[in-house]
Amino acid sequence: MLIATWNINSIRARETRLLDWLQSRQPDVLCIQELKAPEQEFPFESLQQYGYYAAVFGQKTYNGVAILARSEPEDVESGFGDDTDDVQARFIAATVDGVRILSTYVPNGERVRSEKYIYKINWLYRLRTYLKDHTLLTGPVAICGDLNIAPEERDIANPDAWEGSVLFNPDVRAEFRSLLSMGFMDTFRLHEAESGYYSWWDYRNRGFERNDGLRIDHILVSRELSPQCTAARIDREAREGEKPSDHAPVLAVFD
DNA sequence: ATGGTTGCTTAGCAA
Repeated sequence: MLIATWNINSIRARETRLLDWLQSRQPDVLCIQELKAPEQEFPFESLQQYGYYAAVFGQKTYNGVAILARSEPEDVESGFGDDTDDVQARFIAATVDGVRILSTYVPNGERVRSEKYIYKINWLYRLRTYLKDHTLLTGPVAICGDLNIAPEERDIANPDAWEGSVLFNPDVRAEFRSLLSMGFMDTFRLHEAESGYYSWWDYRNRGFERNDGLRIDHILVSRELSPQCTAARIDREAREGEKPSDHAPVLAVFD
């Protein structure tokens, strides 16, 4: 089973790229983030022609998440359902082939101590609460998505420049570790210990050409799944060429 | 410290 996650930065701007990528990589599951479109504008028909079902939680202009799968997603849940009045579409869950799949778009946070940053930290707390309340600490579970956290120095080309930012600071590192302490494993680090592997490169400083990036997109899996993870990688190739997303897809293979 | 680029939406926000 091949599980992947990709912040595509607009489903409409990236539809052709997405379809081409699905055809070449043939994942069983692809979690996508930043649709930047409501569900009515989601290309269900073309995805169906490529052999994929879709569970979609859309939103006009911002955010938006989905789970694409070759088998039909079951028990779809959009949002945390935690009686906050949150309107941001950043979370969808579904069961595919017996695995509970979570497609998450963690808030960026803008800058530390900003209102958006407080929302980010609180959102991560709500995610952990969701995991506990939905008995996702046991069983096969995969937390996939743009977590907007670089876990360690080796996940950043220039860690000194990023220390203290919303993507890399003691608070968000602790948030990431608390997911690990709940039993989840970072699939990429099960197979690769070296630095130099990133999933996001800022458009603004032409970071990709210099491989000046951060590893902020992740596939975290539960204790039940992690022993079956036989490979993990980042598809840097998908960041190349004309009009790429600023993120690359992250993949994990399971027996 | 600021701004650089991209996408959505059409001047400004978000990343």
